[in-house]
Amino acid sequence: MRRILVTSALPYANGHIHIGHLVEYLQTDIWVRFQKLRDNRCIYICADDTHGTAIMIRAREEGIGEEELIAKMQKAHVDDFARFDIQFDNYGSTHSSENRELCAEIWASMRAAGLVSQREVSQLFDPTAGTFLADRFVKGTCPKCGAADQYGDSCDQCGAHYSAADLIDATSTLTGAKPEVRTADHLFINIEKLHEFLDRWTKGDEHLQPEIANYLAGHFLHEPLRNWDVSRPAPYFGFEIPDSPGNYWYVWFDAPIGYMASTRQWCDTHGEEFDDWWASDRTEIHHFIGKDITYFHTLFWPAMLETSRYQLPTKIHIHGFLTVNGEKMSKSKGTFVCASTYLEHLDPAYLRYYYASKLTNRVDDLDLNLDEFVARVNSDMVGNVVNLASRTAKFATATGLSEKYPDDGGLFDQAAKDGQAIAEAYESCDFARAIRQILATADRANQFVEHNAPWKLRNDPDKARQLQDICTVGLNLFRQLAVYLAPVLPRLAEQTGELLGDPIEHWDQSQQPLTGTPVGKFKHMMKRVDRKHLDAMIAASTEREPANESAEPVTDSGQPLAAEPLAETCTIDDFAKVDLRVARVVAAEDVPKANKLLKLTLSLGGQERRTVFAGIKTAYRPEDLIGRLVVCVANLTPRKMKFGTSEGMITAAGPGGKDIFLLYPDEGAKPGQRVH
RNA sequence: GCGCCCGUAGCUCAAUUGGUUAGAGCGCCGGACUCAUAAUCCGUAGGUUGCAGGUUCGAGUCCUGCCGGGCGUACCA
Repeated sequence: MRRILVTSALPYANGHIHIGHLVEYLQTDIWVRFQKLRDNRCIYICADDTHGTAIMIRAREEGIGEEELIAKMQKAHVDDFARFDIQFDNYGSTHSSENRELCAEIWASMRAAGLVSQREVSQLFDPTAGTFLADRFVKGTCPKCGAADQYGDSCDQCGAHYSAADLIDATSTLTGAKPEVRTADHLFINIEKLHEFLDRWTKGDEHLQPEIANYLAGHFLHEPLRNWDVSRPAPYFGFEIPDSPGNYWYVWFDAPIGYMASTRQWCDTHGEEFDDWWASDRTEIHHFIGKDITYFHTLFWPAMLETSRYQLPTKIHIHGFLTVNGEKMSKSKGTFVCASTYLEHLDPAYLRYYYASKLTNRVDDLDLNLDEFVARVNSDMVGNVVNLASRTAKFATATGLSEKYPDDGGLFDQAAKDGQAIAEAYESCDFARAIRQILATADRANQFVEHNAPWKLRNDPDKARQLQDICTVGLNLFRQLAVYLAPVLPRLAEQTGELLGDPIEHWDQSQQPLTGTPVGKFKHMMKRVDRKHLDAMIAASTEREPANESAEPVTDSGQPLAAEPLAETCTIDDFAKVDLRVARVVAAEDVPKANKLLKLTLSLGGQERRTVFAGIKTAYRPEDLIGRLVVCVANLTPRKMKFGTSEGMITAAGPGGKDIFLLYPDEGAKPGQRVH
């Protein structure tokens, strides 16, 4: 029996879990469930990553303490994960006493190894926020090519690298303040001293996928490694460094140690020895991460572990990013979908299955194609797999399974044998391959049922025995599928266990057929995906503010309504008398002698034109209106005014003066269309 | 710019690591069937493996150069 410790990257406490995060947590959860099903001793450890400037700033924005913020977010994370059936053995926090102690211990090792040095660093400082600014919090004009709106490290227009202090007209993205250069002492780890070790470790024993080892060799390890800046001056939300008052560990120092801290919590509550898990070569340690945080886990982290004499990772499994319909997730396109939004519309099993069917052990990005999502879930999972139970179970409810497993032409044995290859695919994280093989088994099972036509046998009482045998085969083949799919679809495995009165708990249950047991009444195991629900989810994600915006309730003032109370109710017929139309402003001119009026010419499409005098001069300039669509009252009795006849009104809100807000139709409306 | 990775049927992916005529699923089209959640079964069509060279008895696979895409580039957690 292997002893295996597994982690996923720690989600940052600055935002909610979204479908991109879920690639990793589902991948890890499936792998862990597979190991447990194989009767290995396996624990899944994770935690919230809680430190850093971003948390500090966000807490300030929300007007709450950091600890309150991270507690709130942790609760949300834990809840989202649970609802996706992601089962951690422990979910901790980097802001814990265990983590503080382990950080101190590892830090002391690095000091003792002579790896720590101190150097003065000059950095931009935001005087309004009172904090130093990481490069991503500074924007300005590129000193090389003059492109505006560039971050403090490099220019995405010309590719130039520079120091944030060289940016022209730099501003802080936190407060908009003009940053000033200040200096502070920082602590560095001389990681170059471990260069030889890292060369060896990254290349050896398949700790890394080959493309990652190549990448590190070509990108970092081909030249001396730079010192790693691991401290931040106050104010910083994190742990103060014991032997360097006023300085805090950079969040990437304490985050991976959080893996250990969370394990220690688990050990303390389960009577386990911490060193059995982190200091024993009998334990495998597997980290699952995204490719964006590769060097933290493949260079700094092994360096920290090596120096402090802890066990090095057995393997770091690195996955790519999620794209949706071939593009980056986008808030405006509604493809930036929060876990909680997904759950309002769709069954988590769909996503578990879909990701599994596409995940390999490569670093490639994974695309969530919505059409394909529907097709795969409906035809593979429901039509092919679940349907197998649906079409055989009810013929066997009365009789139960045959006492002796019938001759099935070798189908069960074949599928049992295939279990080996399927297990190897799971083990190597090539879930796509595992799923392909499972589906091939399901195809053979459906062919068998089709060929033996139990629906014909049931009409002939003489063939009851034969019918029972056919269903015994069909249900056993289905049960094998449920075992093989259990890591991906735990609920389906549960339902199958209930149907056949034999809970699915071990991989080996796929190797022996079940006979002579009762068959329960078949209940629907999984619904087909309705495309409408997917579309609704995308629509909900589009309307919503981005996930990491504050989730506080809207607090609009009641003053405008109080200033102008609601009018008497009117009937729909009353309302219909007013003919509101979309119109385009084709001309707009100032009326020199008027204080409030602009003269507008509106087009209602075709040759239809209206001249309207609108009292919006104090809020709008004529040139800004030309070409825009507005909503006008088109059947208003024309009215003579001092400067001419007005043939309608345009609609606007607001008390007047500068506060006038014209109504615009949404994109796509055409002049002349009626507003209902 | 530099580095890593990718490019195979309309879509998503295979191809035993250089070895017969490049295979599946979905989709399309045609047929069968009716137990099942419009499901399942049988069949047809669909390819100059991004382009151009090279190595080899043999190249989707190895090498070189282009073209296109993704990501990273150390302060994004």
